Amino acid sequence: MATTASNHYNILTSSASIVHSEPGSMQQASAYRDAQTLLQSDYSLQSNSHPLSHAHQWITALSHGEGAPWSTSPLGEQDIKPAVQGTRDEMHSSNNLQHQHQPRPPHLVHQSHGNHHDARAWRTTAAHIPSMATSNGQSLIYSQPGFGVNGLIPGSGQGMHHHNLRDAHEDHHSPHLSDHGHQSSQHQQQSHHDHSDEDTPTSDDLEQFAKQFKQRRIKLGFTQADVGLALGTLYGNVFSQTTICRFEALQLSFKNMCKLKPLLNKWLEEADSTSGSPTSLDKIAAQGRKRKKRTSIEVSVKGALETHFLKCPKPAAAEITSLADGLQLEKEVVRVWFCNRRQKEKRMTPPGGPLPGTEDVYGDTPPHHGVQTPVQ
DNA sequence: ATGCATGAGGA
DNA sequence: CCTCATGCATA
Repeated sequence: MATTASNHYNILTSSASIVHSEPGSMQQASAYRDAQTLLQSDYSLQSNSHPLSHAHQWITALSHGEGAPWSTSPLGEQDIKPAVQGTRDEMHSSNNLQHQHQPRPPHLVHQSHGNHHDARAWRTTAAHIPSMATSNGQSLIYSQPGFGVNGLIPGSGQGMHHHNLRDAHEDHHSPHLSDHGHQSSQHQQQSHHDHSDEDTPTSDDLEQFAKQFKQRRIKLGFTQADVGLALGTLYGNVFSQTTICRFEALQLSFKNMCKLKPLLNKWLEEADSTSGSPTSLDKIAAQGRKRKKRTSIEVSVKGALETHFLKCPKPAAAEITSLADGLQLEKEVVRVWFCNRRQKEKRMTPPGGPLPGTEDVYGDTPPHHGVQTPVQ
């Protein structure tokens, strides 16, 4: 299967107008796009040191710098559709990934620009964020008098059930920032809060929610694709099987997880109450887009890329070019590979796999629950 | 379940 | 060019 895209990709980036006869499908593209600016802004420092363990720390800084990130929690809304968005801060740490060796001394986070490192790491989190952890329990689903007005049809039985345990590993967690440490405890949510998930969930919350979500979903007989589609009929935001899958597997960024949670929660309520009363289900045809044939990169080449990645996660254009040249790949392919690789690094469930004995090298192995999806 | 890809939005 | 949210196509 060497379908190495051996050529052309169509001109697609330049033409500003793509007209496919699909009125409905376009709206989503621009409509809720804006909502994606919820919070988060971070860039973790790459700590490359081990060939393959290498820390993935999600020090997701949720703050912008001065505001009280959590108190005003921008997300957690139930309808974050066209969120207003506005401030988003995204500094890149650009040049700090060159200190190979010694990932990050436990006592300091090299990192500069800073201000926001209120890092709340993915899983470890709740530890130093007392108020959040406790206040929002995880009452996932509060039933409400939903009506069966949506089309929730567990039509396909589909047998997806092979599990492969890929990463099951712990993670070292937050580098606990050195600077601060006191300021993180005084925030308080303002004055609302009734539901438990009105505010920003903790990573543990998400983890549990995802877990339960999946369970319920399966119990109800829905496939991930069904859910994605239902979300479209319910709220107008269609999602693919991929996204639902990634949500369940916690393979999205923290911010993204937060954004989707309320939606999925709603769906659960609906599905729950209407379990039995099917309705019509819209079929939203996928748009026909000319997509470049997926390049299949050989394993050996992937290995080479990995190696480079560990060495330098963000190669400069020139470097990419030469690298691509050496590997006989299109530059674009290599560039995209790096982008994707970086993204992967930022997910909740880190790439790399359950490397044995490589976690606590950094100083701590949190005593908490063994997360990691046992995956269906 | 995941790998590679597209695109909006931001410097 | 990057990041980030998403998804087609695939393994």
